[in-house]
Amino acid sequence: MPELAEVEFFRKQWDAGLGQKVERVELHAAKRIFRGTDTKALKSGLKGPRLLGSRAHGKRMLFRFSSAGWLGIHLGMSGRLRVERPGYVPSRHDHLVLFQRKQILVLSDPRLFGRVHFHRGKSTPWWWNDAAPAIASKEFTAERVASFMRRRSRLAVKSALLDQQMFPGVGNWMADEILWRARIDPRRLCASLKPKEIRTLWRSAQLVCEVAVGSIGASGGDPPAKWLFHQRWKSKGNCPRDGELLEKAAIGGRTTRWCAACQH
DNA sequence: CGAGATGTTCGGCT
DNA sequence: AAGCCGAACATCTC
Repeated sequence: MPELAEVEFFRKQWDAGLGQKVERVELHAAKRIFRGTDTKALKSGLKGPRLLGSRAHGKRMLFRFSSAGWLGIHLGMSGRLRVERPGYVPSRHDHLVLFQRKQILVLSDPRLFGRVHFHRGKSTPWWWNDAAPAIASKEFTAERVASFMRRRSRLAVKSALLDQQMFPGVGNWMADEILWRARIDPRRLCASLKPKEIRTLWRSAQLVCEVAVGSIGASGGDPPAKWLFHQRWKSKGNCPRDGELLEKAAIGGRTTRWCAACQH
């Protein structure tokens, strides 16, 4: 599930534990999500400290703990964060569980494509600091997008939108949503985009992110009814704009939906 | 039972 | 040689 807006939603789930101590940590150390991570340090570093705050950037989250502990989480394809009541017994896919007195913070991830990092130190860790400018930020300019498109000239624009170094937080459904809104055919090569189209794409990216975070990110609800989002999962979805049957194809290995009638 | 799923990474090819 | 493609990862659901 997790793209920008869903990540924001999941991050807030753990707000329930803000300011409170972690009394016990349970984790499945051998699981893939902990690859490259010192799970012993994670376990001992989080037991005792309080959860002080969190941030999200693109698809990454960073949770800050007292005693200089930093927990980084990427939800991959099927990761989720949630809160359980005291007494909850973790199940098979609950790979990281932080027990607090009033509630239990749970990270579950059946497919294990997610990733967990742990770091101790005064400042934010290296794996957090290399993030590209957020789409919602002033630094995300049309000019940046234009030069990126020039560099990726022979790449399909759909694939370009999935590049986290340029569009942090954009995933498969958001990329399709952005292209649909900008009326651009996802198969077009980046080099073929005219300056005006790049500008439209840039504005669509900003709008889709803003509205998605305001709906899904804020409450876990749905984006506006007229969005492609509601049609793209159906086998026979229709374009919300003109009612035409949507196209479906794999572009860059990812299922892509678009309207041949209004995206050129 | 096979196919596909909202992500990233790696190895190989051009 | 940078950049692109497809496969692999692990599990569940349709």
